[in-house]
Amino acid sequence: MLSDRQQMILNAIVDNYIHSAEPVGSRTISKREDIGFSSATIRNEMSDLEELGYLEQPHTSAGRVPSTKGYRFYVDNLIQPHLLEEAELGKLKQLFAERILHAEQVVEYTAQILSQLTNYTAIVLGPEIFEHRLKHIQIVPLNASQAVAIVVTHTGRVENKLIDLPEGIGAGEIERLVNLLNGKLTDVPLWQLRQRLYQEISGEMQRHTEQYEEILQFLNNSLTQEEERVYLRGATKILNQPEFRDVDKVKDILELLEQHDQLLNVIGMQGDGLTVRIGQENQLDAIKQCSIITTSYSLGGKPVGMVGILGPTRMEYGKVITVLNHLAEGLSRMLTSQFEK
Amino acid sequence: MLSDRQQMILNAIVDNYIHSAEPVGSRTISKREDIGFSSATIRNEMSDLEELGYLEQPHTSAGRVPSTKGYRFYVDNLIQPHLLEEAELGKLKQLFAERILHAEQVVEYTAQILSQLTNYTAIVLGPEIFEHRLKHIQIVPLNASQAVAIVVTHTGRVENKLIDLPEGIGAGEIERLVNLLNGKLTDVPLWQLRQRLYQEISGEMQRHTEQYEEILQFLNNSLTQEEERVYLRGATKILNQPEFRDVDKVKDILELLEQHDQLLNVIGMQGDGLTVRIGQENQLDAIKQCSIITTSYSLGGKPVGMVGILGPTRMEYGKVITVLNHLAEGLSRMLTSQFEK
DNA sequence: TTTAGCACTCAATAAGCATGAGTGCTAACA
DNA sequence: TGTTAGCACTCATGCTTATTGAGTGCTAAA
Repeated sequence: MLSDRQQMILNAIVDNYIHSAEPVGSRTISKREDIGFSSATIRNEMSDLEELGYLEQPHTSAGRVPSTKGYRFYVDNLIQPHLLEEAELGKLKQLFAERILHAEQVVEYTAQILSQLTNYTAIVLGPEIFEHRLKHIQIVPLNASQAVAIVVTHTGRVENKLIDLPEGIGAGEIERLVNLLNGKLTDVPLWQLRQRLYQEISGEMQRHTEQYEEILQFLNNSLTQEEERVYLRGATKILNQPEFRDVDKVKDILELLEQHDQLLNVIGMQGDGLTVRIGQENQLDAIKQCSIITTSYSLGGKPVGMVGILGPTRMEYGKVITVLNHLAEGLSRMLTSQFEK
Repeated sequence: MLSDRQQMILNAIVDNYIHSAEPVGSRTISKREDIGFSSATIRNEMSDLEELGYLEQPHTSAGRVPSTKGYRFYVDNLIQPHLLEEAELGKLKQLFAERILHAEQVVEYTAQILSQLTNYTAIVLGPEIFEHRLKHIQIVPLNASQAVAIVVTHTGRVENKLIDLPEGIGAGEIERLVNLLNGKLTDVPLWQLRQRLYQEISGEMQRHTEQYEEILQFLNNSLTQEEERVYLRGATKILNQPEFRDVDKVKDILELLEQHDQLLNVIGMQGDGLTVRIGQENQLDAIKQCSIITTSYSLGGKPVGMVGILGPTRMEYGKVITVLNHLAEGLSRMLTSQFEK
């Protein structure tokens, strides 16, 4: 629907605006090497593009700024593949060269690198591994009344909780219970656990039901409720953006980012592949001036987490998308090789 | 050295400025009920106080603002005991009524409450419990080449790390090693661990030295190197302060707060009791416009961690000090009752 | 010693004006 | 018919100037 020339001009405007943060005028565009038209011609085209909703004018005598629709067209049709520099590629390689790290830790570093490479805020989620299987249960008494219950999954995740011991329970009894649980529940996949717990073990536990209720509940919780872990890095990068030099504009954003439980809503597990949400397209009011780009990473082909970038609508979409793809791919490869062998 | 009247006036000025954030003039002070002098008299006194370095004037025709020295005098001599409201006390009580929480978790909630009650940024450190004793070691193999090593201390702290297994090692061998370690090292206090590790066990390990080196190193690390945990809450509260409505002013502060490893320098384990560092007294440039109030909490009389508040120099010192004292006391009581029985 | 009175200072606000980047439109040109 | 030169017009920005008012310092009288 847009002529080639219109696309070319739109592309030039978005490009320019992304780097200058200033409304761009017709003369600026006509001076570009790849454009062979006078400013007057550009003006006409710009006028048309504005009428079509791809551009906006802050005020009559200012240049044009891309609208949400304009960015959307740019992202969907005009974006050109971005090549990373040597140094950038190096950092990525280095990250995935690390062995001997929990999946969680790799993900944490990923957030760090992501923010460093893009200069935007990185939000990384996961990994939420659905096929968690129980590997080991341990209860370590600390004193007469307290103990730590520990659960290890086959992915190497460790959860622990302080629990109150029933009065007068002996080390032997605890050991018996632990052995029982380990014997019956090892390698049981998560989704069967609740069922198994009550089915197979309730008999043996008839005597103690009341006492061990809490332990069982923890077991159930720590394996059932996937505690999603969100890593946030570079939240303050937004302060470098000229359009956010006003405290009131950033306050809502930073407050949102500060609430970790809200972050899930921000990068929300939407599509599995690459998703770009631009400005007004975002649900949350606080970030209607921002764009969010996310993609998922996977384990054995199954998406288990997300990496995302939050920046101004005037974002370097091309670069961010490239970096995200690299990272998601690297993460997936790493996770898969770690757990699927 | 300051006359009673001077102190009274200084007190009134600081009080007023803390609540208004505007330079305070002589008339404002003379109108206060507790002051029975005309504005002219106040002016003379203010002039003297400025000469003595307790007050500053943003410009000739503005009111006065307390200097760092002025705040210092206020904090050291003039501050009046602050009474907390019912609702505030309730929140504190509720926090410490929780049982069945790791020390770490209580500390985390403490940061939350602290920030909520004061409307400033809360930084909480610790608890760094020096008398860590080893309670249990566990190695859970995940597959042929990887395992999770878990260490539980007598305080209920759980550390874990993914480790590579030497090729061809069997479950039996691992179990033997774990039993050996548990047998020899349980209840060994931290500070003896390194020594014992090499002294008592090196013999048994002669055969495997190379293979188990990594495991031992982790053991050593996770118990020796006290990983200090810092909890930060309400970092964005600073954005509510009128003197920080400028992005450039807050940027350095927020960036500092974002680096968790820097936070130690911010609230740094200085004195054990209540410490107030006002404006220029701070080492870090980024927070020379801020004040930091910290106090320590203890376990059995021995300081093990810190609670702190970061806010503008124009801070409600009285209230913050009261809240901090309450929290430190509550934390200490809780920790002590939890571990010293 | 205190205070009323007054001249003085200076940030903040508003108003007026020039500047210039940018537009839209029209008419001429290829 | 598409392109462009030219020109009038708009409007944010920045500068200058005047006005206001909160606040001071100083002096002289109580």
